[in-house]
Amino acid sequence: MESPEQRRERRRAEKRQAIRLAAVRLALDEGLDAVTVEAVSAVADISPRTFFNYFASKEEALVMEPVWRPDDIVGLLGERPPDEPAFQSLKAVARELAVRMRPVWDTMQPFMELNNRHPELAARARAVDQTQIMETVLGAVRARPGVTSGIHARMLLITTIGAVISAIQESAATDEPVEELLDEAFALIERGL
Amino acid sequence: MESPEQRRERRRAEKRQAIRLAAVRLALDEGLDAVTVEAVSAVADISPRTFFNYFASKEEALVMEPVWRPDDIVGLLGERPPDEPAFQSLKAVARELAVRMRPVWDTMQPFMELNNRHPELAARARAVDQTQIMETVLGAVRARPGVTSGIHARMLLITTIGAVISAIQESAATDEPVEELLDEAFALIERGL
DNA sequence: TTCGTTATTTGCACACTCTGCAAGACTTGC
DNA sequence: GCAAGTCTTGCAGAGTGTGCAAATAACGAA
Repeated sequence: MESPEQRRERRRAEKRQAIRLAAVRLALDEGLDAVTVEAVSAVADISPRTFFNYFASKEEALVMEPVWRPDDIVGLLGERPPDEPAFQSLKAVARELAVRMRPVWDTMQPFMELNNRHPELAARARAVDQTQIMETVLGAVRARPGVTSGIHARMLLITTIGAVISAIQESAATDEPVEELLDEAFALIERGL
Repeated sequence: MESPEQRRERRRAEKRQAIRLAAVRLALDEGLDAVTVEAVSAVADISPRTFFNYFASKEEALVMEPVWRPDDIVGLLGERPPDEPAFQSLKAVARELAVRMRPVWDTMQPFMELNNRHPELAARARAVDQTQIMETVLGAVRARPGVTSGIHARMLLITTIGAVISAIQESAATDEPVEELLDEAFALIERGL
């Protein structure tokens, strides 16, 4: 069974997604300039005020819900064997993230398309995620065995994030499967690029 | 001698910098909430309308002028020997960027401080740069010898950018010199992290 | 079904960002 | 000191985002 809170939360998430889709469809059909809160609200059949009950900003509705949160990464990292070298752990975590992405890959399609047409959009959204990940996960990486310095931790993390992002983008550009590209990316790192 | 256009341009840059400093000082002294265009304009002794003749957005005044542009990087890359392996070229370019940063390092101080207090700020600004660099430079990297695939080019570039950013941030956190940290970062990459 | 509780939606007022336009002030070179 | 261009400014207007309180809708219990 579903508890009352769960149901409310699910409905909320559904509505959020519905508004998102309305916003993205509008952007793809009529151009980014046509995307005003008023217009999106009209399509989604809600009042403009309600829009802001679901999104803190207009842009937030134009990028996909992040598939993973900084806490997820810290969690996954914590589940790795304590004596595993940092690089191996991060590789495993990255692969797990890619796996989690698989079921939602299809729904990402319109967002990818929008992303291609307006690179500046997703840039901002991803950027915040990126710094948040940095801030949150850096400490956890530092604590891993084999991490010799601050710059080492930073490079490990930024390279891992880079691998994931590169794999996603390259996959969007060439239709190769993400997971293969991710493996390829890590292989390249291991042999010093 | 200075040509008329050069002088106008220099003055414009100076005024831009003056407004920037007013904005950052305000942010550091009174908090980010106190930074409205009106307030900044008052401190900088210009009209609010004039503010927008110098900056396209409020945030633009709160982050430092980018030290390098995508075109610079493409240019530097083009100056490398044609048969040099891609990784070596990028390393050299990164080092050159670090050198160029040296003279302005001091002026970056207040921005760094603001950056520490409000990570979300610089995130957005840097993000746009980052994607722009990606978009612009990726083709040039692909054309380098030894670049075997799209994902290879992407990883080379993102890792280089990552090295530069990591070095800057670590330097801000520990006061170690940027250039040494940058060398260390590249050394780490070369031995597969 | 009806009622009372609780969550959600909405309207309204307001502060703020940013743009186009046209008028005014200021610089320059001659 | 004038003519040409440049820079600054005010103003009007569209759009984003927030707090508050009233109206609506949803839900469980009697």
